[in-house]
Amino acid sequence: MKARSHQQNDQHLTEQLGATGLRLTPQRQQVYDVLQDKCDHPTAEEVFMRAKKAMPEISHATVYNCLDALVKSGLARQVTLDRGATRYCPNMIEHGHFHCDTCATVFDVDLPKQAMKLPKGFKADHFDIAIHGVCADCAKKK
Amino acid sequence: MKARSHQQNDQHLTEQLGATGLRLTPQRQQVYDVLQDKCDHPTAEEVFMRAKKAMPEISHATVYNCLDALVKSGLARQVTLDRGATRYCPNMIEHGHFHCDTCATVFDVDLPKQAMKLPKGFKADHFDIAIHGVCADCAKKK
DNA sequence: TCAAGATTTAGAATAATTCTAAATTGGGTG
DNA sequence: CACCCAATTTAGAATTATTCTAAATCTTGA
Repeated sequence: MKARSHQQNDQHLTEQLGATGLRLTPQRQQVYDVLQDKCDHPTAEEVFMRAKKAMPEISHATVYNCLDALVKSGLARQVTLDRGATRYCPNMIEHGHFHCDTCATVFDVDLPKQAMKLPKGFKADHFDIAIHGVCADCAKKK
Repeated sequence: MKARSHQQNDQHLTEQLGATGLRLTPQRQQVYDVLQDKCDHPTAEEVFMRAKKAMPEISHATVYNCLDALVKSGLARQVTLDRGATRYCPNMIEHGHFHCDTCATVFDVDLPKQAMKLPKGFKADHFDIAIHGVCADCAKKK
């Protein structure tokens, strides 16, 4: 993944949040940095724990609030794979998620280019594809 | 949807559960009936409340257990659309879910026939497509 | 500088799900 | 048929995930 410089990042964040009527705050920046830092689809709880290392006073509710702000502004995506905690992903390029049932890793995969055929009048805003199966490494080990 | 007679249903349930090493119990039957009865993608809590009408002694944990048994046996699908409760769907024909952000209704929609292109070695077991947007009725009302 | 509104905080509250241990049920076997 | 074993159910406690609340803090524009 091409790294964006911090300054560019700031500007990008400010713009995207601004367009949604939200401000760029140190906490939102921090939460975004956590997502960028390791794109392993962490849960809100995991984001909280990682953010706390750099910003020990950050609270639980703030992390949820920041994640929601990022999602609303199109800076992150919410990924729900199962019963259980929601995960987050800063990769905004159209893609799906492959969940390995053996090692529980989540991989980003290409979407089919072909658009979904919707009933007349329905308007899609965005869609999520979650694929469950076994990843190459786990398949090999069997 | 074509209704299956009760007796056929029983046999179908017994077979499917049996193949997974599970038994058909009155509770599992009841939970399955609830799903068949109204295919509106209820949450586990909603299934619990509906099942209780016919079977007042049924417990919370049993409903979760039954739903898991049905999902494992390929008799129902788990649908996760958002943060919040998981929903269930007895329609096992390949399809995706459209979630109207305005009225919160969940519609079944056709999947693209084209298969997902996965990285080499990955094996898909099943996949879920969740589309978020506005349904025809809600779009009209705006 | 001040007021208004946005944001954050800690912690309580709620919602969703899982766990536990005891009771019950359903087959298969002698 | 009586018994045993394993699967299942039950009630309720426990845990996990998320949201809410009210007070404190920060930011921005007048």
